[in-house]
Amino acid sequence: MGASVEAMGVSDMVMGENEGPRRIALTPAARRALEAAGRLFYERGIHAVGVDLIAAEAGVTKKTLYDRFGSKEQIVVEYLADRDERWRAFLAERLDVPDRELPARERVLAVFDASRAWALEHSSKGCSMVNAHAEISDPAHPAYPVIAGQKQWMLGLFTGLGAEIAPDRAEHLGRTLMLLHEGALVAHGLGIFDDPIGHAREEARALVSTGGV
Amino acid sequence: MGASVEAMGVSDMVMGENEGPRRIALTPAARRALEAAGRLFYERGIHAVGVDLIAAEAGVTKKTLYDRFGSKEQIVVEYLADRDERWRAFLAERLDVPDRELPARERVLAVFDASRAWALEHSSKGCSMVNAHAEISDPAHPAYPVIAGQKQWMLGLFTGLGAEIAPDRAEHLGRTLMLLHEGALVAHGLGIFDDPIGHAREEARALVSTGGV
DNA sequence: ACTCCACTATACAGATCGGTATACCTTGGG
DNA sequence: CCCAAGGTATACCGATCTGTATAGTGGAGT
Repeated sequence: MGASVEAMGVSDMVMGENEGPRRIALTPAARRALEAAGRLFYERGIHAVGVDLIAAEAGVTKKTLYDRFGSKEQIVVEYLADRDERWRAFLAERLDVPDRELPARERVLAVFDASRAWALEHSSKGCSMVNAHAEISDPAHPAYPVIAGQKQWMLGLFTGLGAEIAPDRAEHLGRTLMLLHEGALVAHGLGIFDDPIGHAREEARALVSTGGV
Repeated sequence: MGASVEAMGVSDMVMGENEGPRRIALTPAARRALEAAGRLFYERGIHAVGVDLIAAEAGVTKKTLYDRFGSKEQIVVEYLADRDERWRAFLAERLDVPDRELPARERVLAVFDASRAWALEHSSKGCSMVNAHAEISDPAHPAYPVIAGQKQWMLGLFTGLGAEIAPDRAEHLGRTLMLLHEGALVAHGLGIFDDPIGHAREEARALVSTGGV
């Protein structure tokens, strides 16, 4: 594992990954509801947001909400799966540059650059997966695989890049990059200091230029 | 800042820091309530736990809860302040070794060792401050300074240690250690891979042995 | 003896929670 | 022409939410 990722573009990995949940047809009203739910869940927390509020903000009746999604739990799942999907697409745009294969070292930096850009416009309160995990206690919750899957995917991404940089230490390097990245997201969300993702990027640069030793 | 921390023992810094909230006299019933609230808040999330449940778990009436704490909001504040206090004491025991001044490099490692030990017995779901932050949207919430204060204190600790190791790069080194540490706590909470805090410790060791360059 | 104080027990208020039911409107494709 | 699908509007359900009110108990200090 990890090595299998090696030569793939990110967009290849986006496909076929979400075998789990997310089968709901997004009618216009459902799309509006999901947009509102996503915004509210992320900014106020999942338990703090009721379905009445989601319906009101989306300009949709509760009936429609339940016709489309069936339950609040499912709205949560769709929210996380949708956000994950958007993030992966956002990242793919910046990693799979057309007509030019970026070397692995630059792709590592590109991940951090993408995170910084994403954080600035979509993610001022930190990682939605981490935040959702804080509110979900039951491991049997259908959102669990989405959360765990996202983190495993990111770890696989870093490990795959690590394999191109220092094959004998791919796993070690991948994990270190993962820690720096997660730490930077948290630090950004809590405003611990200025531009933590940029700081992590520079540490990552030092790591990959020495081969992760 | 950062340099002022230099020669202090951690226990010195614990004192006089919490000027903010936390003035409540902990009667026996209040102590039981706080213990139950802490356990429930951490494991299930703040909004998912009602005051009735706290009262029931503590073997205390709701009347007593409100006589002691005044509001659920205040229980949350006490929960976080109490946990922060316990963590700092836990850390101080491992940093301020009697009859022997640990060199800064070893104290950095001791922080990660303490975090690993703490995580194993008290913190399987990640950092309570990060998790609480995920549920609190309003920056005017009285728990905000507790959360921000804890992170700033940890950053100050790392920066102070960094100043002893590489005075000209104290801030940079402190921030890098902070990112590794936060990342490790998140990774531990989400179970991304095995023993992330141990991994972060080894990365920290490499960092402080090269002087953080 | 008297009085605080911490506490129990119970009931209730008003709001909001997730979720359901009924009835009606509109639109596009067989 | 019809009818299914997506939608609105509104009312309702039981449960739970934070918070309050009333009444009473037992012990420690003066």
